[in-house]
Amino acid sequence: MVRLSDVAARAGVSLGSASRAVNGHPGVGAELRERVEVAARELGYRPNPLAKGLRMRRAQLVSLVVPDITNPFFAELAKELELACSERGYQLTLRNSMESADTEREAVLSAADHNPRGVVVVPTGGTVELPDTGEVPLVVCDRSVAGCPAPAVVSDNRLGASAAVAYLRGLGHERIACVAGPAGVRAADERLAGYLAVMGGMPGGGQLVTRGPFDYEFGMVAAHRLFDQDRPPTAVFASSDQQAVGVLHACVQRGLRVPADVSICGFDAIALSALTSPPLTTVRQPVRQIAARVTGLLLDDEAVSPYTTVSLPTELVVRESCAPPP
Amino acid sequence: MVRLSDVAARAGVSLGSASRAVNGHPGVGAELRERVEVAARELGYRPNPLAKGLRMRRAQLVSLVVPDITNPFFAELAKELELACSERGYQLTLRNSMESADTEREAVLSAADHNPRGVVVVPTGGTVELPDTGEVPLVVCDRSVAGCPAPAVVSDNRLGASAAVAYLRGLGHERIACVAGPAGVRAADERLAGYLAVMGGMPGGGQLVTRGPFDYEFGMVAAHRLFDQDRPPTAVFASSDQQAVGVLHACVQRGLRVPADVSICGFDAIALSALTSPPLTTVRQPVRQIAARVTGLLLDDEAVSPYTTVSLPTELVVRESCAPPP
DNA sequence: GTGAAAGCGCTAACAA
DNA sequence: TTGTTAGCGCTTTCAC
Repeated sequence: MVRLSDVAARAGVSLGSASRAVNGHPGVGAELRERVEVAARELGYRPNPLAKGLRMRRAQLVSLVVPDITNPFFAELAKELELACSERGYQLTLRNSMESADTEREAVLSAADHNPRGVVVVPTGGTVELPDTGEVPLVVCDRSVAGCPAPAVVSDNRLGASAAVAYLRGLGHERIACVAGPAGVRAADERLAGYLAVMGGMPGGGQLVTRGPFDYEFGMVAAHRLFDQDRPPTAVFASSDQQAVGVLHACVQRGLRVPADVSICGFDAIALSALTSPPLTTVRQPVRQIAARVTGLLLDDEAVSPYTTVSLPTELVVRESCAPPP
Repeated sequence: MVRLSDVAARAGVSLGSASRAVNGHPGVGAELRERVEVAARELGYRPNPLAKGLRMRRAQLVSLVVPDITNPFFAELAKELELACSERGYQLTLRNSMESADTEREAVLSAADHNPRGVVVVPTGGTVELPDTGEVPLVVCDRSVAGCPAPAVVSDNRLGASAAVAYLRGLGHERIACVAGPAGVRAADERLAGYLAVMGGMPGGGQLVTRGPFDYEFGMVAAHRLFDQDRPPTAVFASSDQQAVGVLHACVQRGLRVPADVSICGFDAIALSALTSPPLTTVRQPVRQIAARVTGLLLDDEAVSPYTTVSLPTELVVRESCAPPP
């Protein structure tokens, strides 16, 4: 292993000058800088991030805490975030909270111990408060937490949901059901609000709205419940693609054709949504922009006042799962 | 921030003793240990991993480099690995090589700069050699690399494939096609070998074997090619679940019923495989065991000689996508 | 513009 | 068993 002092010795300069040179500090003689750069290259010098981090009280790290990396949407987020970080020379650390607020707390805290440049957390449903990380900045992502001072970067869930439901109405649907996410999860509440805004309140006396987990299972259960009613819906807006896939399967089980008998719309635009038959109409979350915004906040020191929520626009992805009502 | 010296001062002992006490070293007086523990608790002491890592020349980190975390199988692997690491107080860092051997190289090297306890890499298809990481141990995972000294932990791909194909034969199928993975990727070669072993060589004069990427697209393309033949197969064994889903969709497009007309079997047992209609029969990779083995190698210093490949047993998951031939 | 020296928080060798 | 001390590799004052 070659240390900066080796580089300095070879270039015939002091350690301090070598440090200033390799880090591109201003006020370094051109000739000295050149000599140091050559020496560093010849020796194959690689800076030691641990030493640097210790000295600067800040590591070349960004930490991500998600409920479950196995969830395709979080995987997508992790990928974009990792990309944005490594472009700038930062490593991403990953932790799963497994939807447990306690695990999340512990994860955030131990991530902060490493003095990362920031910790990004996608809160669990049960998160009421994020721990104090002292000097380490916290950014909440995807789902915001009420009363949390950390800035949040999220999709415009409300508008996205409205756009989807408006599209369904434009197709001629009137009985549009909503398979909503769990109460308490901000993103779920907002998507439901977007749905309600377009429907003008609870349609069918609230019979058309069900709430539960964002997963496949619940989508299936909810769909069966919905279709068992006297006046079943002709379209279903689901708050996640996973739920939408569940709804789709429930339809297959009941012999309902999609989109001839029932239209289905999801949310997230995960890869899977294009691979179902028929492919799902869905609302794309601007994952790359979210990642860009987060790294902007953390690595470029973009100023944001506490309690700020940055809301990014979604995009309706129209595919074959929707058609006019029968 | 409270340093170990603060704890030492409060406990009225020297810094060295405090260090030994909090780290549970032998040869520390019970009373002293107690005093230090109390002081640490009262002060809310949290060790600084950066300082520790610098001094010990080894950080509390494990690095993972995968082709793409968005691939459900790698997400699963990352999750299990992260779980196993955090249980022992290690952080997991994540990097995507995007199936580029160059990016992978750079990723492994910069991961190694942080002096992690080890770097785990799932090689890209184009990887011919892994970079030298000096003191930092390397473990290859899921796909092994020929001629690479780093120990590998993989599934028994060959046996898994054989079991699946044997199951298909047991059902009565004779024309069983194979949608294989890309040549050069060890796991793909092995699964193909497993298929060939049961089929007793190339069936149909090799007309029933196609090779290509592990993805959905190729599964679809390959299936169409297969079914366009004079004597189409009655069953398809795909080397990945993503390919199998593609095959399934091709069948839907052609009006072939699964499993009445065609049986399909995948590989990996990703969550999606249970969510298709019909659900896919597939071969489960022992992801948790793989993760356990890897952490064993890295964190528990389990001895392995170079060029060793640890092969773990798979499990056939029988679901509705297979039935006797028409 | 450059060099010398201190010190980030910790562990481990050595002394007592 | 405990204390003292050096030093991990780096950045950053402070002199010059």
